[in-house]
Amino acid sequence: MREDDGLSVGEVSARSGVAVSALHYYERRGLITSTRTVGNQRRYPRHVLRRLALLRVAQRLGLPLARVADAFATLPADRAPSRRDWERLSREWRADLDERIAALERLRDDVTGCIGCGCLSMRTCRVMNPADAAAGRGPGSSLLRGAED
Amino acid sequence: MREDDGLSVGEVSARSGVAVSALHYYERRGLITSTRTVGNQRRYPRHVLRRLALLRVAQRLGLPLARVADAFATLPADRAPSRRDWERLSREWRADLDERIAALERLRDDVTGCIGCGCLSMRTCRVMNPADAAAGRGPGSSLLRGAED
DNA sequence: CTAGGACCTCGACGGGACTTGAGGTCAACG
DNA sequence: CGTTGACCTCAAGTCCCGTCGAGGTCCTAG
Repeated sequence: MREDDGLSVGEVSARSGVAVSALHYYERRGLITSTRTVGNQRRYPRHVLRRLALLRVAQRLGLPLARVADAFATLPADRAPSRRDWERLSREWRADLDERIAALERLRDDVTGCIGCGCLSMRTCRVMNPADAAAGRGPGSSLLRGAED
Repeated sequence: MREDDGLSVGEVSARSGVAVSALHYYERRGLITSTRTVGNQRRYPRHVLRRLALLRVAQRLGLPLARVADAFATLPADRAPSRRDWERLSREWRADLDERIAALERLRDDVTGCIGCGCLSMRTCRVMNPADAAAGRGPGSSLLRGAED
């Protein structure tokens, strides 16, 4: 099997825990690249494992593959990402995460303030009437103006 | 149009801000119900608006419709959900949200602790090797054991 | 009587991230 | 020589949450 150097899909799959089908998919999406043997089999450079590790982190963070692809486009293609690369990406991704956490916290606070409140009148409640809709007053703002039921 | 009482889809859509197609969809999914006029048109009880308000909240919280359906199954079918109902659901949903926030915070802390760390050795790093994989040591645990590249 | 608007059903499409399956190739082993 | 086993491609399917369109019905107004 070692006709060439580089890892086969099967090896990469075993070592990374990523399914072969997913590797094919990532390659189609341009997230990883491979060369081919004379028999048309993929051979991956070892640092593909590093990329896959980054990819897994990004996914745990909830980032879409498109965003990961953007990030990967800034990495050197021919060698493993360096510590500085990882540092840069992780900072960037963490900022993203921070934002999402903050948004969820705001939402939680709204809900908390709303538990057992007079929400059933559903006019002033911030949970029922999200901030973004509170700006204008055209159709779409007080969406629930029939809801006093 | 007022052949029967109850709201038509168009009215519900206008008052709730939910597209007609979505109302049809929710009905197929069993989230809301309607009666029909002799001409086979839907008529909704007014408290459907209350349900839709709850539904919107749940969606803002990021809950899947299946979970909303479960919750709705615990609501009275024939009348509007009471304040106690709303209180119960909002508490439940908030707990869910709290959990997700906590998980994201743990993740953020891991990433923060990892920025610029020796992650490139990728063995002990908590971001690279999620907690749930740290338990066993069979295939699947130290997934990146080939990653020292 | 006819045009319009609101409604009906059913089936297909979109995007994200894959998986599954069918059908075929390549290389080594006995 | 034949049979594994790992690999290949391409198309289609899955899940979620709807949206869109075609083709048809119903009711009311002009």
